[in-house]
Amino acid sequence: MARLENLTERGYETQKQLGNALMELIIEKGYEKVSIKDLTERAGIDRTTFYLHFKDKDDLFTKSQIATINELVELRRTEAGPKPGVLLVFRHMSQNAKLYQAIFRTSGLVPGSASLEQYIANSIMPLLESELSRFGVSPPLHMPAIASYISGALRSLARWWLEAGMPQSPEEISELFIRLTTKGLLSLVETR
Amino acid sequence: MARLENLTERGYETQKQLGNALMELIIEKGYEKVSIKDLTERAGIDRTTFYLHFKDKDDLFTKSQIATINELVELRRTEAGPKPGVLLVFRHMSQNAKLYQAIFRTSGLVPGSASLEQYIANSIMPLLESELSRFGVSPPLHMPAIASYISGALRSLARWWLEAGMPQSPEEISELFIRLTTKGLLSLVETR
DNA sequence: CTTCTACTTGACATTGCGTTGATTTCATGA
DNA sequence: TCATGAAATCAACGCAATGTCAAGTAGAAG
Repeated sequence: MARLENLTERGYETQKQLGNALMELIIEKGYEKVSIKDLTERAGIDRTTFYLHFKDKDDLFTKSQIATINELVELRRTEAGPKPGVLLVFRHMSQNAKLYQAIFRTSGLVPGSASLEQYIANSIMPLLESELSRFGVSPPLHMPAIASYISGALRSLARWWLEAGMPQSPEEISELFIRLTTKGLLSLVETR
Repeated sequence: MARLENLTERGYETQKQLGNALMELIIEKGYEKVSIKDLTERAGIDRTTFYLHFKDKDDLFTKSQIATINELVELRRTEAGPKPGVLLVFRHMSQNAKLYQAIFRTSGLVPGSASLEQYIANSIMPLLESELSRFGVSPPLHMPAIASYISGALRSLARWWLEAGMPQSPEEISELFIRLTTKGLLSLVETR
């Protein structure tokens, strides 16, 4: 988890431990079954200390997601170039597998939080438009429908990939994704 | 909600009311924020009565999902034919919008429950194989990855469609889905 | 009218939540 | 090295939701 605020090293450490504990427990028993008590016991930290840092469970989870998004945004800003954006996303996922798994398992669960899901969906629309303009075409109708389709597909493919233990490289899986998205299923069967 | 057990008309009625109340409240405030008290007050039923019918909130939700799946399975069994399976799914969603919305918002939230998500994902694999064999091709590599991709796309598109108030007909939206899935994005821009 | 099922009422122990005030640990820089 | 302030602990509190139970009531079917 990326740094959330300006804190001493000690304070930062406990926040990190709480974040890690939450992700582990989400994977083990599901978001809503995780109590603050579970969380702080796992992290080896007093329950009251939790409330010094976070308002509640949602708060911790939301902030963890935001920290992750910021990391990803930064990555895409600095490593911009000919590489497709999707590849960077899969790379980042492979490096933060536990966290992304926890996020995927909870889906749009935490209400009103700026979720990673949301971020991906929002990122796809302009990205889609710019890609399409390279083909000299204006965006098709049903744009939001298509953006939903694609972001859902990405989320689900990524989730499968992580939970299966990443049997393909980030390059291979993003290549598969791009292919399915642009040319569809038929492109796969034709080439065999 | 379809009938769950053999009950008198009266008993069935309260189960239906509890199911409806849960779906409404999920949409309003999110699954985990719904208390049994909320639920029974909304349904106009005493809190203890809830426990006569269901073990807990997860139990009610799971049984509602199973009932829905059974309905859908039955629909596909009886209305089999030249119609694509996806169209039947979208039709059923349009007729049970509130319930499907509630399900989509909770995603894989309720652990260990036979979820609709799971059902869709599982249904897609054999369906995919049979469709592909009509083209005379054997299933491609990465089959589970592709099944994840497609079921995630379907889920996300359907969710968007329901929450946007179903601006397209079931026919149109399933046509869009099939097109994106088989031929990809490029097929859309080429034809304009 | 009786009988069975479904529902209500009121009460209870238990658990987790979120907060408070007093105290202790710990790093650090004067 | 020791004083200072930030971070963590400890004990205790009221509150709300959970799940359960025993006793009593309403309603439908024979």
